Amino acid sequence: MRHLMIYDMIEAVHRSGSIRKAAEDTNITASALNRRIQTFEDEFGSEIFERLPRGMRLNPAGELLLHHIRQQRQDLARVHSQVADLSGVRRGHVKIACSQALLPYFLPREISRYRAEFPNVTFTVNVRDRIQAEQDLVNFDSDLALVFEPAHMVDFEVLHAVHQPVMALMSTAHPLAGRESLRLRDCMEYDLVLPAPQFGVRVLLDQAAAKLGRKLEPALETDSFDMVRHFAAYGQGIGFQIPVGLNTLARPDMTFVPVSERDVLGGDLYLGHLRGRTLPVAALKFAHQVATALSAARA
Amino acid sequence: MRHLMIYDMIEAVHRSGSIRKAAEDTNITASALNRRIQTFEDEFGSEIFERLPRGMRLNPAGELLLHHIRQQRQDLARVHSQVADLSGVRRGHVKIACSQALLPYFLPREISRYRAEFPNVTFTVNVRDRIQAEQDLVNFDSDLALVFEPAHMVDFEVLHAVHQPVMALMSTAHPLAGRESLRLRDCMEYDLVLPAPQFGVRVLLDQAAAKLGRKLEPALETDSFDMVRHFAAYGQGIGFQIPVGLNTLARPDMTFVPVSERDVLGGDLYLGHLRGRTLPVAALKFAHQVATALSAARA
DNA sequence: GTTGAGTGATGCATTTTTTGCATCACTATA
DNA sequence: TATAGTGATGCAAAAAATGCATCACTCAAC
Repeated sequence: MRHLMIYDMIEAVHRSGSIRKAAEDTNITASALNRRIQTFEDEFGSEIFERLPRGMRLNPAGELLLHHIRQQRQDLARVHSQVADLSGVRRGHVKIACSQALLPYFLPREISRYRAEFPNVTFTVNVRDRIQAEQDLVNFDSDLALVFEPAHMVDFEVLHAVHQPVMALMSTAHPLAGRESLRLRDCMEYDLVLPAPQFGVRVLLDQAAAKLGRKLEPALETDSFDMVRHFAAYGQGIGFQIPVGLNTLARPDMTFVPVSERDVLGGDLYLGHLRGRTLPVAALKFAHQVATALSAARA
Repeated sequence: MRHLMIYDMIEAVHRSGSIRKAAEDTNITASALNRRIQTFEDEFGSEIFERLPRGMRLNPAGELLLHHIRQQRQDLARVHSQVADLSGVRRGHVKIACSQALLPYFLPREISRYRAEFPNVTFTVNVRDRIQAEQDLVNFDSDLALVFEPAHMVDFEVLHAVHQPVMALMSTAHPLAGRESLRLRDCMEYDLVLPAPQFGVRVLLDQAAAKLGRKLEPALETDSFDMVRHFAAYGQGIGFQIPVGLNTLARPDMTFVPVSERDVLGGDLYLGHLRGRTLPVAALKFAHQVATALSAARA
C-alpha cells in the first residue's frame, strides 16, 4: 500500500518526536521525510505538527488525524481479511490485550486450536491491566480484549461475558485441601499469597475482607500470577485465581477449592472489542471460538 | 489529498464501467489509469475488477474495498470538519436525504438559518423515499436522513423523532374548512388528492380506510407534494400532509385541519444517520438544530 | 558568554515514478 | 466479416520524490 506510506511517516514522526529519528525508521532521508510532511500539511489544509526547538509534536488537528489514520488502517486490515476469506483461505493478524490469568493455559490452548485450522492467521498477545486494555482498543493497538472485571467499559463493546468465582489454590498437602468449599476466614488462618492490589482478583478479595471488618495481610504479594501458583504449590500458602487461569490436569500436585460466594462474589470475565468497530474476519471468528470455549469451560 | 487519488480512480472506473471512459473523467490517459489500477491490485494482493469484453466490473473483493473507500473518505471529511472547528470557523458540507414533505418550508428555513451563522458550510439535499434514504446512508451518499415513517431502520441510528399527525388541507372556501377536526369519512365525501401509494402519508391513510372497510379513491394521485397542495388550494379537493410540510403564514388561502387520531394515528418523522458513524461537526450541529426546531414546531 | 549538539527548512542535481503515445490482442455486434 | 469497442504493453518524455550539503535556530553544558 504505497499510497498510505505518508501515514506511516506521520506515525513514525509522532512516535520518535523528530524528523531525523523518524527518517531512520522509515529508510528515507530527513529532507525527503520533511518535505513529505510539508506537502501533506499543504494538502490537508492545516499543520498537523507543532515545530518545537527539540522536535515535532502533534497538534490537536494532528491528534484527530492520527486517530483517523489508525482507524482506517484497521479497517483496511478488515477488508484484507474478508477478501482472503472469500478465497477460502483465512489470513490475518489478531491482536489481543488480556489479563494475566489467561496466559498460562487458556489463550495458548485456544490460539493453537485456532491455528490448527487456519495456519495463516498470526497472533499478538499483550498483557494489559483493566485500564490499559481498554486504552489499547481505543488506540487500535489491539483488536480484542479479554479482561477480568474491567474498569470503565466506555469504549468497550461486550461480545461475551462469563462469571468467574474465586478459587483458592494450594498444595495437595495443605490442611485445607479436600474441602468442597472454603470460607474466607478459614483461609485467613494460613499464609496468603496474593496478586498486587490493582488486579481484579485482589480487588474482590480486599472488598470481601473489608466486609468482614478484616484486612488481608499476605505473606507474599506479587504482580506475577505465575509466582502465585508456584508459591502456593511448593509452600504452605494459599493462592487465589479464577478458574480460567487454572488447569487441573497440568497440576496434579495442587488442589483448587472454590471460595464460598457468601464471602467473595466472584467477578466477570469480559471478551470485547472497541465500540462500533467491525472486526476482521480472523479476529471475529477467533472471538466466537473463545466465547464458545468460555461457556463450555463454565459448564 | 493526492495520495487518495487512486481511490477516486477506482470509483471512476466503477461508475463508468470502463477504463477509457473513466480516464476522461479523471483527466488522465487510459494507459496511465490502467497501470494505476494494476499496480494497486498488485499491492492490494488481489484483483478488484473483473475484466469483461465490454469493460470492468467490481468483483466481490472490489465491492468490499469500495465500501472501505467510501467510509474512509467520509471519516476524513469528518476530521477536516473537526479541524476547521478547532480554529473557530465551521466548514464542511452536509448531505441530506429527506422526504418530500421537508422540501417546501422546513429544510429551506433551517438551512438558511444555519448558514446565517456558518456561511462556510454548504449543503446537498436529495429527495429520497423511505427505502432509498437508508440506502443513501449506507453508501455514504448522505450524512443525514430525515424520513417520515422509515421502512427498515436496520442501518439507521435515530437522533430524534417527532410524532406527526395527518392534516387535511383545503381551500378556505371548502365546506369543511373551519372545523376543529375531521373524521376520515367526512373527507371521503369530497374529491381527494393523494400522494402516490409509496409515500408515508398515503400508507397511513390507506391503512385507516381499510380499517373502516373502505378504499380511498383519489380524484388525483401524484408523486409531487407540491401538486397536492396546489390542487387542494385551487380546486375543491382535500389534500393531506404532515405539519412539517405545511406553513400557515405562506398560504392564507388554505386551511389545515387535523384528521382525528381516532381514524388516522399519524406517523413519526425520524432524523438519523448511518449506524455507528461519527458525523462531521457541521452535520452534527445541523442535526441538533433540526432536532430543536422539530420539537419546537410540535409545541 | 561560548560552544556544541540537537532541531527543522531549503536549493539543486539525481533518481525514481508516473504519464502519454502508439499499437497489439481480443470480443461482441451489426 | 468488417467495425467499434474493450484492456494490456513497450518505449520515450514529463513529473515527482529523493539525497546531499548547508542554513538558521534553540537549548543545555561548560
